[in-house]
Amino acid sequence: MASEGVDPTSDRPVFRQIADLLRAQMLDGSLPEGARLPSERELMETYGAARGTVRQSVAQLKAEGLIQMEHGRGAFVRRRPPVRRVASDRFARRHRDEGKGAFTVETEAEGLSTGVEVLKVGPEHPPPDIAERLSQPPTDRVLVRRRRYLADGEPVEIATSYVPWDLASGTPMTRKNPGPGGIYARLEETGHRLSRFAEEVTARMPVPDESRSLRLSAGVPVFVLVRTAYDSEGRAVEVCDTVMAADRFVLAYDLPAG
Amino acid sequence: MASEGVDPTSDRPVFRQIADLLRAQMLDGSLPEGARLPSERELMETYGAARGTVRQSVAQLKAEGLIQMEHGRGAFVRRRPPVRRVASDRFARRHRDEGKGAFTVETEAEGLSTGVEVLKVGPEHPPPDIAERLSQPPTDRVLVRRRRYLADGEPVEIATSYVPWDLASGTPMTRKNPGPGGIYARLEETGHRLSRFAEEVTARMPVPDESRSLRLSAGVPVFVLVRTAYDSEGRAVEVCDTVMAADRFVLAYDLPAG
DNA sequence: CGTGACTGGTTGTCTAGAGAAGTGTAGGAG
DNA sequence: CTCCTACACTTCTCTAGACAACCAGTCACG
Repeated sequence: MASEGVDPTSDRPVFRQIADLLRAQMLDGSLPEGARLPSERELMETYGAARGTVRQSVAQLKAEGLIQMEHGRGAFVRRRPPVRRVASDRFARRHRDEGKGAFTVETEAEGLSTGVEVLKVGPEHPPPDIAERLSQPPTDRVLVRRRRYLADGEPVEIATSYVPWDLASGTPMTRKNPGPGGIYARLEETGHRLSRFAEEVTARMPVPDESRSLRLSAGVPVFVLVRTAYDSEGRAVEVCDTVMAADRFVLAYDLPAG
Repeated sequence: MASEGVDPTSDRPVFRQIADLLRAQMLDGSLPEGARLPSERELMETYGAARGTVRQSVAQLKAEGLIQMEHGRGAFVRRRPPVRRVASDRFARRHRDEGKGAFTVETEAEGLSTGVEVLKVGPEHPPPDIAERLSQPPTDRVLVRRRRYLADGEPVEIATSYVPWDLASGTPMTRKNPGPGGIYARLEETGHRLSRFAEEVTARMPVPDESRSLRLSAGVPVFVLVRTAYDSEGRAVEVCDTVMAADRFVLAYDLPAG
């Protein structure tokens, strides 16, 4: 009577069966976005399982990013946050000419308030992979600019820029606020006209550090974008490493068919 | 004596402290890639915790994608599979002219054997988001081509193509093997010269179905690429939805600075 | 020599229970 | 009325133990 739809003798473990049933309810709409799941006590009674078992079920759904748990309140079907579309033309020169950085352009296009926290600005020795992208030995220093961007007060990405020290030293890039148009505008002013960007996209689960800093809920991966900027002479003049909450972004690219 | 580095009175839960210690050992090299973690019994003795607690610790690391568990053998630091680089020029016409599809081009460039399983080819009603991208009502049918690609015998991506039925019907596209150069070559033969592709990238945790089909280990997210192909008259002639194991790919894009 | 049974070690599943900690509400004190 | 306490409810953490399933190596028997 109690075990409604679960078969303890089945090959499939009970906790998976319960998770399957709950997942199905989310898909068919009987558990819509934002709805509270039955409490652990209720699940125990419904399916005739011990508390540890039903907890394993909801932990499974949590790891899949389907639900969010709130201590003392319950487990809720996760709401999809509004997705921010990141277009591949976000570094177009026309935006810089208006005195705006790429992030500000994207965010304001959606009518959101923007914020930037500068976490660190200063010389450092670059990680080996960055040094390689800049075609310089890792013993040469770079200017590191690490910052966290906010949209509507919520942290959405953490970006770290690396600029060869010989290009950065003595310029406004070494200041907290590099001035209108960001460091790309400063690089162009010093004669390095930007010609193209190479962007590499990967995705993985966040380390606890990133999870905290981006206020990620469980089961949400991060995008890692590593973008290298080249000037018109083919020299790599900047590498930017960006970690973004993957549930908040769609990356859009335009590819020629040529 | 037993509890080596864990403080039961601390604010931070014991299982997190144990996970932190193990994670640190992976970073500092004392637990290199492929190494076996201490068994649950050993962890219980080392840290003076119950089995449920140490299991929670390793479950945490599993969800972060750091370890892999093997029933009856132990838990192992996950090896990073070789990453396959996916360049943005993979749809260049010169490849099609050589009679090769995009996947074959990428894969053979790395000296791997390729394989394709065609899971389904036939007319269907498209999902609403696909219909919108094709600028057609969802009541109009499309040709659906669903297939799974293998590299070196391992499944690496699942791709589903949608082509408006009026473009596909009566052509080799409706056959299992659409011929040299794939369906893009067939589309161009029927007068739809491809001009550009719009690619949208998202990332999320896999549903159990995808997890099985791509043989994903726990804690590995998937990329979802939705690519729309436009002909020279600006009509969307195909949408391709690709799900890829995120630990096996780097997506590379080239952006002009103009 | 080979094969199959045994055995010790591993993770997987499930149970039962305890106390802690966060949340929200109802009701009483002021 | 406002504030504050008590209570019921939730999830979180941890414990102790049982049996199942799986793996690899050992050893005896045919």
